[in-house]
Amino acid sequence: MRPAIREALVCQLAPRLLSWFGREQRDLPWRRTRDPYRVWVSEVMLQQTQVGTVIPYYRRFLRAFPTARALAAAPLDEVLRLWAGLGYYSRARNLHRAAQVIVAEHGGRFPRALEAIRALPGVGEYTAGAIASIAFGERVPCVDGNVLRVLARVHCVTGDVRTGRTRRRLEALAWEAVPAERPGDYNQALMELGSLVCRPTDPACGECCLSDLCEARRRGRQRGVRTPRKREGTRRVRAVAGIAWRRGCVLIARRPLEGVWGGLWEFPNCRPVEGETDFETLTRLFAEGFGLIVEVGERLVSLTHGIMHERIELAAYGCKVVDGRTKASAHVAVKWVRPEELAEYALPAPHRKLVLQQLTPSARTPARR
DNA sequence: AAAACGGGGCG
DNA sequence: CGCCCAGTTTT
Repeated sequence: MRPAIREALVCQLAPRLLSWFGREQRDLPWRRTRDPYRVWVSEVMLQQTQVGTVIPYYRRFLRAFPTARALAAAPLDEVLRLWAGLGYYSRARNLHRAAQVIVAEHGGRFPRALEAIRALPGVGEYTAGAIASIAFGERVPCVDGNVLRVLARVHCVTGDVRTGRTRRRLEALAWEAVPAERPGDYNQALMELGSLVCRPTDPACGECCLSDLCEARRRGRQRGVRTPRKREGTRRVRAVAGIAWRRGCVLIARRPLEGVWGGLWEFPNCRPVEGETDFETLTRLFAEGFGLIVEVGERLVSLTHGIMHERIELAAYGCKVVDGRTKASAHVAVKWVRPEELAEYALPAPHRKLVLQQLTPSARTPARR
């Protein structure tokens, strides 16, 4: 494309997008505020998580922690509890740490400078741009997957958007196009268009406010901008969990802060060793990991949970404790709690499913043998 | 059941 | 810069 033509195109983007956004934007809780703290919380929650899932979490989180100071003062356990089920728990840990940085280094006021925002734990280039433009009206872009796709199509950039050259080119185009007026609305419009209209597959060009400007569409190359990543297939793995009962309480254990599901609570579980029965696995797990002799009862439920390249098939069994003193080894804490208290603990999604299916009042208590 | 998706952190 | 993390959604 000739520079003059590209410049004309770039100038058209903002008015088109702003007008479309004014008509079509969804009414979302975080669009009713410019409080940088709230914008930040919403942006972090929205990383890798859908709008519909985020809304109730956002409301609860802000009710519990209305300011950065409140968040900084809360125990991490409480923060994780309100995050439980959203996944990607390092986001919650970073949010908590960053709130403490805001209190310690910025007097509790959210920093305004892009560099200072960018320096907060868990805030990368994208999130910093989103906060700076939406909350502070700075003329900076925020480049997420949606934005990359829309810009790649509009300018018909067909290279792999994840490689350095193409990525830098698209970022340069993103910088150029941000308007001085309402940069935050413009950025949100671009992302909203990417998620609602200029979708990865089957883009709805017929209802796109940019379709007559879109170079990919002009050339019939809308699909050409996608460059799927090669990835090895997911493998299936089994895991067994034991819901151990003692005097009306069940045993949960807290994982170390580092690693997968850091700081979260879970039912004792592990992957069976080759050739071992579930019965043997659980007997060994409780003896070695928790100092308990248990009688393994009936299988309660099995469910699947995907993480990384693995599809975990989790089978849960009820267990009755017959002897032993509870201790932790791989965990940082263990606790016996009444089933109705489980809601007060941060459990990862698959263990929450176990609670819902087995331990809520409507579910039966496990048979004992 | 498999594949696609994607911000941030880190080496 | 490129890989890894920890999931959900789409096909």
